[in-house]
Amino acid sequence: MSDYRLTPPRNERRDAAENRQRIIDAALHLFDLHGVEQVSMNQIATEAQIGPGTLYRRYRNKSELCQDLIKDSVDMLFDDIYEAMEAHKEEPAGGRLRRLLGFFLRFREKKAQLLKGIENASPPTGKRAYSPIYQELHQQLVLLFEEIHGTKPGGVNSVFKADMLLHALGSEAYLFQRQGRGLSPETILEQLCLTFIPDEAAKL
Amino acid sequence: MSDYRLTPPRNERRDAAENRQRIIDAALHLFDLHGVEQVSMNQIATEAQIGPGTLYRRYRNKSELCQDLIKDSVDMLFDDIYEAMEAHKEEPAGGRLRRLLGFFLRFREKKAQLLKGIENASPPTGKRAYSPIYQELHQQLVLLFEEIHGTKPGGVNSVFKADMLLHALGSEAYLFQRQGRGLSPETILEQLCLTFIPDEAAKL
DNA sequence: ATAATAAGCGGAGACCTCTCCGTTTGTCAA
DNA sequence: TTGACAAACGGAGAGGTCTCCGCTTATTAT
Repeated sequence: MSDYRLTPPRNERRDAAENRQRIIDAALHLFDLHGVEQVSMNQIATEAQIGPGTLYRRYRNKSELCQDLIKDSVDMLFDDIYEAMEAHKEEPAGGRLRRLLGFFLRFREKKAQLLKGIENASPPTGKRAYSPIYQELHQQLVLLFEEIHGTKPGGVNSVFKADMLLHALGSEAYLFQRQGRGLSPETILEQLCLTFIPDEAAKL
Repeated sequence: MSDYRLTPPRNERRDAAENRQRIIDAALHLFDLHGVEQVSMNQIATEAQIGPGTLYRRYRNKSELCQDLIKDSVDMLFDDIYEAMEAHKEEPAGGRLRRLLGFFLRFREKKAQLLKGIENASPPTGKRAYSPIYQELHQQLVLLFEEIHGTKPGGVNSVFKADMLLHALGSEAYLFQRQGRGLSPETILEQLCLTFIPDEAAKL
């Protein structure tokens, strides 16, 4: 499961490259017009003037397509994050974690639709591996939690805690807080910190 | 959204009642045979010898059907939980929370497939209200968290924290820990407690 | 230039969820 | 008993995801 080889093979046939561009253009256009959620793979294929088979050959599902569309923004996000982590490396881990979350939540607000599109995998999704974005985020979270909690055997497992926090950052949980509970991004950030960063580590 | 009026109207027409039973029998049979995930609404309708329209008239989707199938077990679960909460009412809230989670995780292991069926709502699911089980669980969690944290304005919001924990108990998050991370139910329980119960409140 | 070949194409079709609506059928009151 | 009538039925069909497979085409070696 999950090749996630989203880098198009170096030597792409000319017609294939052209179709890839058509797909991307069509998707961006329709997403912009009707919203990611409302647009089906069929519609994209039609708009791109290719057969459904061709579309599915390149992107196994809508999730992969969304991933491709958001890739560059994700790279920029992590550039920002790494830069901020470096710039505040003297700060306690709790503070840096808060910064990281701040960056991500801002990103999540801007890219809400595509992120949701990425996470809506259709039923045959079994063990649900993380998509690259969440993988990379997970890595950083683990690092920070290890700094906060150490690696003592009896304590919280940093990987576990990172998993929990990551779930809280996913579309389903986040949008429920935003829409169902009516919380602002700032409130959510605050509550996430209170929930996942121990009191002692939250001090500036 | 979400009537969740799962109680069949008191005066049910005879043919309707009969069909309801056929549906339930068919579903139980097919679920047992092939697994919840693998069985489609169509197959259930066919097995029950009714039209698709009739099936969908009673259950708006597979999730509702699963809810109906699990209803009695859920009632028993909460009987157990309330009894245990009552029996240990002198114990600190952290301990009672641990007990509650223990009950739920045991239940979740036994009913894994139906629970997953309940949560797999198809795309047109917007604000994703909790199903009754999770609503009731949420209530209890809020109560316990309020006991643990108080209701001071600057602190963690108990509703928020209950939401986070509830997400961690959902199929997606839980099954990922079980299968993706290979954790045992016991380990998960332990980690959940370490993650969501502050150190001071975890003392016996 | 040409032939061989693998990659890419695209549509038919399997199967799904869910809706609409004309027809049938219990139920209840007269 | 018999209508009246709302409730329930069931199937056609819209629209979705995704696969399969015979045909086309770009590429690359000769």
